[in-house]
Parts: sequence; structure tokens; C-alpha cells
Amino acid sequence: MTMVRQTKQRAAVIEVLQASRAHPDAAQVHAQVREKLPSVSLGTVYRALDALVRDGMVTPIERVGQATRYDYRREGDDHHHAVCRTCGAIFDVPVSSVPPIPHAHLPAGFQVTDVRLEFMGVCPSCARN
Amino acid sequence: MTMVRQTKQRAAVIEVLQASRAHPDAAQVHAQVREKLPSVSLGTVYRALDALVRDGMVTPIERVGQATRYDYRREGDDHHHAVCRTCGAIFDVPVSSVPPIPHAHLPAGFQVTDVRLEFMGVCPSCARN
DNA sequence: ATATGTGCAAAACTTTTGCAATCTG
DNA sequence: CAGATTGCAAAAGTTTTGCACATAT
Repeated sequence: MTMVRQTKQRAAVIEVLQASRAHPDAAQVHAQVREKLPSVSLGTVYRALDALVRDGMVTPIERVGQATRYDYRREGDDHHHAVCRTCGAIFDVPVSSVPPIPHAHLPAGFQVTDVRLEFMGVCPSCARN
Repeated sequence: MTMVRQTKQRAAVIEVLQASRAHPDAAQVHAQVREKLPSVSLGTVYRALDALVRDGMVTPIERVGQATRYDYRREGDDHHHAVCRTCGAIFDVPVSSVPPIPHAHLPAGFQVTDVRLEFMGVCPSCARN
């Protein structure tokens, strides 16, 4: 059995993610973590994030040519995203505001683990400029 | 006014995308383009793909730590995707098989240009192994 | 003509990894 | 202790860019 250990580095990564609603990327998490634990390396942050994604505690949000951003999944706060193509801002959209999406017409035998819904567009602030 | 020119390189990129249902990445498009036009560079392929994405003729599909893949949007073949986390295969899911998704509860003034829906999971072939 | 597009190669980034040293359970 | 984890630095991989030359309009 693989054993997962609790380390201060991982605790710090989780703490940073929990404290932020900005969907930070790995470098931003790293910077924040370093404020508490200056010696933590970026590699360690990546390894911690990978583990959290694997555990389902965090969801990655990808965009072309940009660093992956990480979304902490809070209990009872399941949500989708609205992504601004201009400034990159990511807004949460509660799942409760979208009708349930049936898994119909998928390839036979395809096992869904996660449904990602993203509204791509232009945020109010960017639309104004 | 900026003028967009038609070149054989871009025509070849479009041709490759139209001919494929495999959602190729930039390197794969490049390889295919080179079969016809051996001198085309990878940089040119990236520039062509960027332009097509900007025009809305192609949709990028991102995955953590993997190359962006490109989806040619055929007239009357609007679709979402089912992505296998294990082998990376991407399956098309017709939009007609999913109920319309209301743009409710988005940030006030957010202008939606595109709705992306991805079913993440394990494909039948990978589930078997 | 002239501004856009191309090829090449180098640079910029993001993410992953090998390894010796350190920790956790 | 044994094995998981870390820091460091190098490597791998993807995407972007500067520049001189070619080309579409």
C-alpha cells in the first residue's frame, strides 16, 4: 500500500488554495507558500498539486499557452466556471444554476468521473474597455 | 485595416484539420502538413492555428501537461467532448444530445461567446485494462 | 509596392524528473 | 528504520518570437 504522508509543505499548499478564490496557478501558489515556508521549491508545489488533483480535492483549469490554474473544491460549493478570454479572470458559476447534464450519447462504456462546463467570453470589466 | 492573406501553408493546415477526426496537436498537424509541403515550419503551424482559433474556426482542447489539441468546427456538427484521462482519446458528443444550457447566474454583464462542455473519464478501451 | 507571412533558430515558459539528503509514521 | 518526500538543478516539452527574406494583394 502506498502511504501518503502529511508534511508541512502539503499543508501549506492546501492552506493557500483554501484561502484563495482567485484560482491561482502553480507559481502563484508557490509564492504564497514561500511567505510561510521560504524553502519550499516549485517542484514540491507541483507534486503537491498533482496529488490533490488525483485525490479530487482540486480541479485543474487549463487555457492555451497559459499556466494551469487550480480550483479548490469546497464542500457544498460545487461550481462551473466563466472564463474571460481577455483578462483571464475566472468566475465561479454554481452548479445549482445549471440544469443537470445527462451523460447521454457518450461512447458506450465511457465512465464519466467529472463534468466540466466552461462559459468562455468577455467579463464586464473587459467589455467596458 | 489588417489584411489576412491566403497562403499555401494556411490552406494546408486547414486541409489537415478538416481531414482529421482525431483532434491532433500542433506537432501532429505539422507532420501531416509536411507530407505535402516539407518546408513548413512548426512556428508557422502555431501561427496558423492561433489565427484559426481567433476566427472561431477551430477550438482548442487543453489538458494538464499535454499539448493543446485542435478541433475543427464543421458546419452543422457542433459538439462537445468526452476526454479519456488515461489514454487521452477525445470523443465527440453532439450538442443535440445535451439539453440547452442556460447562461443563468453568470456575473452580471458577462458576454458568453462559447460554451465548453467536457465529460472527463475513462474510455471503454482503457476501462478494460 | 508594401505590409503580411514564412523559416529558422533561439528564447520563454511550464511542468517533469533524477538524485542525494531529509523527514514521517 | 523504511520508504515517502523534499530541494535543487537540469531536462523535457510546448509555445512564442526576432529577424531577414519571400510572397500575396
